[in-house]
Amino acid sequence: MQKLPNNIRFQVSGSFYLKDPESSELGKKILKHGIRMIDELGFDEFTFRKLGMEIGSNEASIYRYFESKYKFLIFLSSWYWAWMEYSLILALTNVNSPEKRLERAIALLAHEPNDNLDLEHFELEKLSRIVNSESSKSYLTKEVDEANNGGAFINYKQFVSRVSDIVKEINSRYKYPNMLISTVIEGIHLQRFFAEHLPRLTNKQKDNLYIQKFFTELVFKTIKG
Amino acid sequence: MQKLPNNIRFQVSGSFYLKDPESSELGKKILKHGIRMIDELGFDEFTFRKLGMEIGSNEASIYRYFESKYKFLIFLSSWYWAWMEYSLILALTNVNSPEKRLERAIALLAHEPNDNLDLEHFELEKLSRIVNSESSKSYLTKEVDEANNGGAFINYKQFVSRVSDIVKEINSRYKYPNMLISTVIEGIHLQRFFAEHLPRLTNKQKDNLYIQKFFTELVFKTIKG
DNA sequence: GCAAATTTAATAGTATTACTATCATGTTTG
DNA sequence: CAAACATGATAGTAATACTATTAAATTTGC
Repeated sequence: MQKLPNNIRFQVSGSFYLKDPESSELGKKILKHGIRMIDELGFDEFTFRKLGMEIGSNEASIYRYFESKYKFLIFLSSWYWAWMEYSLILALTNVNSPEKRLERAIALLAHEPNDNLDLEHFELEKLSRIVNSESSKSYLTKEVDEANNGGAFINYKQFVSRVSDIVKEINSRYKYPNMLISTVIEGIHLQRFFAEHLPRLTNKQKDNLYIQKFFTELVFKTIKG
Repeated sequence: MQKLPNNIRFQVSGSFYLKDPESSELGKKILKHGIRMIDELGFDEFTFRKLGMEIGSNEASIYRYFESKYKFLIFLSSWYWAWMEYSLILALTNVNSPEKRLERAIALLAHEPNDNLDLEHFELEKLSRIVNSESSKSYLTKEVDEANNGGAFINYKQFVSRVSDIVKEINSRYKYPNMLISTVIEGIHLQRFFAEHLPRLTNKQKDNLYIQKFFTELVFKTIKG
């Protein structure tokens, strides 16, 4: 297990909590078990009441940390994208060729993280599954605009923008870098989901890097002159 | 207004209704006003009770047509994809070159239908907005597999498969036709949504065909040798 | 043209959800 | 050691996603 340098804290956008959950034991339990339970039950079946029961606390106490379960989900995805941005920066350090950088960025997105990093209450593997399959619920509501104004998608946008910049470096005349990258990110999530549940919509290969290969090829062919 | 030949009925997969809503006045009202209300309120805020009030009927009566509001949504999306398949067949009639066929298929997907077709209780413009922004809720639940076994996605899969076949015609060695097309379909929906709510994730152009152009270019570059 | 069958409406009820409010107890801290 | 704060326990509200029951209206089959 690698340890994170413990002075690192992500700049998570907005304030989607009432009280910083990392500031107390109860808060940390909410994060850890909340992530696990959303992963197991799905977001719809997940409730603060059930979470309270599981951590030997109660509903009302959890509401002191998060105003609603939607804000909890937004908080988790923002944290995830802040983490991904950090990982991206690490993955690209000392890589000079923009092609290689773009390749690595796509690889980072396409890989499910394995939990060999000690992040305590944030279990990355589960969290990434949640963001994969549940987080579009945080923007597919009529309240997107409100959430967006509150900063819900800043970390996500920052990530997209960072990768789009690499695209521009490779081909400054390409007109749709943001669209390409947001399509790739959501496409990766969707293809993973399809692979598991609706395989006829995919072209699964033995080689389990096929999603990464598919999108890498797509991106490079698309942006080449 | 064009009239549909009135002997046409789509083969809608599965049986996501208890009683055929096209067989009665009440059923037709449920379809028409249900579509409108989901479009206006969003699926989460939409309830059978509200629908009942609006059409001067009541909750219990609606439950005789649809077991739940999720099945109602699945029914609507299946109908939509059956309709899209029909439209696709029309759009491709007498077009011989596979390149032109693929181009037209993408154009069909990228265009919001204008309601100049007399489909009575199915208002296409609203329905397409629903499928665009709400229908992933029909697969982003833990019950996907069950829904899938019940045939929920047959019409969608058929559509994907039809378009993938064109890709194969153009380049039979291309390994990921289904992935490419399912990525494009969901990508179009997402980019439309982003254009409206999170424009920084897109590259909106004055020209309002930019989504179509972006995906057309992406597809053709990707599948070319 | 009328009885039987079916469809709908009206009402009520259940379990659960997503919260809010209140109050008492325990813990931290200045 | 008191004041401030965090938690727990309990209760309550309005709404949701249904189900059950009964009665009225409409359709249909003969």
